[in-house]
Amino acid sequence: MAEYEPQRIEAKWQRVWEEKGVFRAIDGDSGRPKYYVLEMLPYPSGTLHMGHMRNYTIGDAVARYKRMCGYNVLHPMGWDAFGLPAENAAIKAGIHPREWTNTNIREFRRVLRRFGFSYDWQREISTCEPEYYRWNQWFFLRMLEMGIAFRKKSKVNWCPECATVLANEQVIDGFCWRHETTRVEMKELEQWFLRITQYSDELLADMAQLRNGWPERVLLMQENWIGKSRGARVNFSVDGTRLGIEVFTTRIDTIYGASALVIAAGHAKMNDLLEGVRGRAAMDAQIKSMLQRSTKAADIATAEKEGFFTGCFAVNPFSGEKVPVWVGNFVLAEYGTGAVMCVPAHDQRDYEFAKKYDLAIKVVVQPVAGQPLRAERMNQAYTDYGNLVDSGRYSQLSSEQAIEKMAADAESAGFGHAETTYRLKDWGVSRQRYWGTPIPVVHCAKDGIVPVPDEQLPVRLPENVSITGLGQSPLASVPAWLNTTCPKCGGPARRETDTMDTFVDSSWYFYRYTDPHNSSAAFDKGKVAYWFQIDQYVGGITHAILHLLYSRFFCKVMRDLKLVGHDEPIARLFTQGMVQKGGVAMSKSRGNVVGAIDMADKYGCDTGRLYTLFAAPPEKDLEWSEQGIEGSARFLNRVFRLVDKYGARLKNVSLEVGGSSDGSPTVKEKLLVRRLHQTLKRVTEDFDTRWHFNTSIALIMELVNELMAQEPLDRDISPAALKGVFEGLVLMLSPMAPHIAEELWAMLGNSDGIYTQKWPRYSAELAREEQIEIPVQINGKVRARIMVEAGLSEDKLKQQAMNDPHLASLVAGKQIVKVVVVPNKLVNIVVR
RNA sequence: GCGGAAGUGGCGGAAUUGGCAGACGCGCCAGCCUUAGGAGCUGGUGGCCGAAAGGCCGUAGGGGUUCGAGUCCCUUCUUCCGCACCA
Repeated sequence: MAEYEPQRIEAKWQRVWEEKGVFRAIDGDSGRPKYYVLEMLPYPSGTLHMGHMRNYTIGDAVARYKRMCGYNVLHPMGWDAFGLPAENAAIKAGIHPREWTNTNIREFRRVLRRFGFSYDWQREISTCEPEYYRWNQWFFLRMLEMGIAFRKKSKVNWCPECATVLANEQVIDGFCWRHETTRVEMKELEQWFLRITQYSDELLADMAQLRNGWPERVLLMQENWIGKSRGARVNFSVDGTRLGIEVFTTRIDTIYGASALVIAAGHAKMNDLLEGVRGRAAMDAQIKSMLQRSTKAADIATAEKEGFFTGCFAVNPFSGEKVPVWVGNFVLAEYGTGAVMCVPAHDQRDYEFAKKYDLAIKVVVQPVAGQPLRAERMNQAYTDYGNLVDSGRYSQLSSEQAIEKMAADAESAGFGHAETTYRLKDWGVSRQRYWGTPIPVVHCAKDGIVPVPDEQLPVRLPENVSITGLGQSPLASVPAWLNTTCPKCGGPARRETDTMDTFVDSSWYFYRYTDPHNSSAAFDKGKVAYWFQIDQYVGGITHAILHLLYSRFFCKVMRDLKLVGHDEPIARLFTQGMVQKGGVAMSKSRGNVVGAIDMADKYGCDTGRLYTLFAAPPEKDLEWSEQGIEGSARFLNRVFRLVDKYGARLKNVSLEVGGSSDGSPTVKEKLLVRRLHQTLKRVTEDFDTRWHFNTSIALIMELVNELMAQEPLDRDISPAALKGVFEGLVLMLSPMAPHIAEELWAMLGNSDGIYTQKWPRYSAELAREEQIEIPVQINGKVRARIMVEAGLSEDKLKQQAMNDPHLASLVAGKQIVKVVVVPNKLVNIVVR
C-alpha cells in the first residue's frame, strides 16, 4: 500500500512538466483560441505567504482549466524589481540594491516553482534589468514628443522619510503610503509629469467597455478618483480694485443667494487682495495657521468651519450686489479655482459657515412640491434642484434651465463660462532616488533639456553609487555618470538625476510578456495583437486606482502611438480577497504571516492550494485556519488511499472516460456514473461562470463520499465503469491540486500525463436521475415526500401527489383551493 | 457626509432562475479499531417541546408582495471597504 507523500510527488511532476515544456505559450498559434491570464506581478521583498499564494492559485487553476479546454494559454510571471525597499536595504545593510533584489527574486522564484504554478518561465521579466527599463525610457521619450511628458515647477508631496516626491495617489490621508506615521510635506520643485489628465474624459468614457468584466466597485473608485464635475466659472470683481476672483460652482442657479465669497488660505491672489488692508498682520497669522493645519483628510472633513472677513467686498456679476470676501478653512486651494461663492440656503457647508459667522441666509430655490422654504425656519441647507425665486430675470426658471441659461449669459457677458473640472491631477513621476529607471534627458547650458536619442538607450544606472538616503538624488553624486555631452551641440551637459516612479514599470509590463526578449522594440505589434487584450487579470483590490488607472492611461498612449489596436488592456479583472490571520491581512510587519514554504513542507502545496480555494469564494477575505487546512489534507489523503486501493485492479483496463460499461449496468454503476456526470456538470459551470472553487471542491468531496459509501468497489461494478469514475474525478481535481492529480492519473495506468488531457465533457443523458424525490407542501409547509419518475408532467405529478395515501389523509376534510405544481421541483397544495 | 459591499448554526461557508434553509468542511459528541494516536472508520450535531412519531420556531430587526421569500419591495439597525469640506 502506497502512501501519499506530497513533497516527493510534487517534485517529480514539476520535473516532468519542466522537461516537456507543457506550459509554454505559442505565439500566434492559429489552431487554438488564445487565452491570456495574468496575476499581478509581485514586488520581490519579504517572504511569500499564503496571501500571495491565493492570488497565484486562482490564476493557476484558471490557466490549467483553460489549457484543458483547448486554449493556447499565456500565463507568465515576472518581478516588479525597482523600488524603495531595495534602496533602504542598501542604506541599512550596505548591500547593493541589485544584489538585494536579485537575492529576493531567486527566493520568490524558488517558492513559486515549489508550488508548481503553470507559468511559462521562458517569458519571465524583471523590471530592473536594462533590457526592460530601456523601454520605459523609450516610452518616456515618445511621451516627451507628444507633449504628454512635461516638466513644471510645482508644489509636490514630499516624504521626508523616503526623501523623495510622491504621487497624489501615494499620499494617504496626508501621510506617506509607505510610512503611516510620516506626514507628507509640500515642497516646490521642478518635476517631471505625465499628462494623464489629457485622457480624463476617455478614461471615464471607456469604463463602458469594462462594465461587464471589471468589478463594479473598482470602476466606481476610478470614477470618483477622476472626479469629473460639470459647472461654471464666474468672475467676481473685487470692489475698488482691478482684481477679479473666479469661483467654480456646480450650482450657478443659486448665485443670487450668495452672501459671501470664500477663498482658500492658499489662494494665489491672497497677497494682492490683502495689499494695504487694515489688520493685515493678524490675517497673515491666521492664514499661516490654516495652511499648517491641512493634514489628515478625515480630520479636515469633520473639523469646525473657520474663517475671517478680509475687509474686502466683491461684486456679484449677476445681481450687482456687494458681498464680503472671507477666507475659509473649508475651501481647497487645489480644487476648482480655490474660491467659492457662499450660498448658505443651498449648500450645507455654506450653511454651517453662515450660522457661525452670522452671514445672511437667502432662499433662491424653492422645492417643486411641498411647503415653501423660509430662511428663518431652516435648520439645514436645501440642496436639491427646484424653481428659482428672487433671482432677477431668472426667477421661475427650473434649476436645470437656469444652470444652462446663466452659464451662457455669463459667457456672452464675458464674466464666466461653463466648465468641467476634474479631481484627477497629472501624474508626477520624478523620484529623487537611485533604484529606478533613469529619466532619459540631459540638461545642457546651451540647449536646455535635450532628450537622449533612441540609439543611446538604455541610459544605464551606474552600479557604483553610495546610497545614504540623505539629500539629493544619489545619481547626482556620480560625476562619471552625471557629466556627459549634449546630444544636440556636443557641449558639456549633465544627466537628469531623477528616476521614474516604479508605477511606470508596471503600467505596461504585461505587453512585454508577449515578446520578452525583443531587443529592437518594446514588443512586436503582431504579437501584442495576437495576445491582447488580457482575458483575465487577477489581483488585489489595493491597486484599484494606482496601477489599474496608470495601466489604462499607458494603453491609450500606446494606442495613439499606433503600437496597439485596443483602447483598454484588460478585458476582465478579478479582485480576490485577502488572506487574514487574526482578522487582519497577512503582512510581515504585523508578524502574522503563514509562510508558503512552511505550508508546502508541512502539507504539500496541493493541500495549501486546495485549502485556499475551498475555505471561501475567491472574492471574499479568508481567515486562515490551521484546522481548516488539516481538513483539506485529510481529503487528499482519502482520495489517494481510495485510488491506491483499487488502482492496481484498474491499471490495465481500457475505457472511454466516464463511459458506461457494455450490457446492462448494475445499480451501483448507474449511481456512480450518474454522480460523476452531475458533479462534472456543476464543476464545469463553476469554472466557466462563477469561479466558486469552494463549491466545486465541495461537490468533488461529495463524489468521493459517495464512492466510499458504495464500497466495496470491486463488487457489483465493472472495472471499466469504476475507472471511468475515478478518472473523471482526478481530471476535475487537476486544476486545483495538479500534482496529486498527475500521480493518481498515473496510478490508474495512464502513461501520458494529465497535461495531455482534455477537460472531460459531461453527458446530460448520464447525469439524469431516473427517480426523484418531490417534496409536497400543504400551505407552503413540507408535509411529505414522494418518489416519482423524473420528468413527469405537471398533471401526472399532481395526480401522484393527490393519490398518496399519507397526503390524502392530511388533506381529508379540507377544501382544496389550489394546487401549485412545479415539475421536477415540488407540489404545493393550498387548503382552507 | 457621499458611494459601495455585506449580515445565514459554535466556526468557514452552501442554497446558481422566487421552490426541501444549513450542502461541503472545521469543531464538538458517541462508538469502532489500535500497544498508542494530533492516524483511520461509523453514526450524530440550528433552537425549543416530545420517550418516539412528530410538532413549533428559525437566514440582523420590523413591515409588504406571493400558493411559496435567505432570495423581490419598503424600512430600521450593524459591520466592513472606498472617497471625503470636490464647491
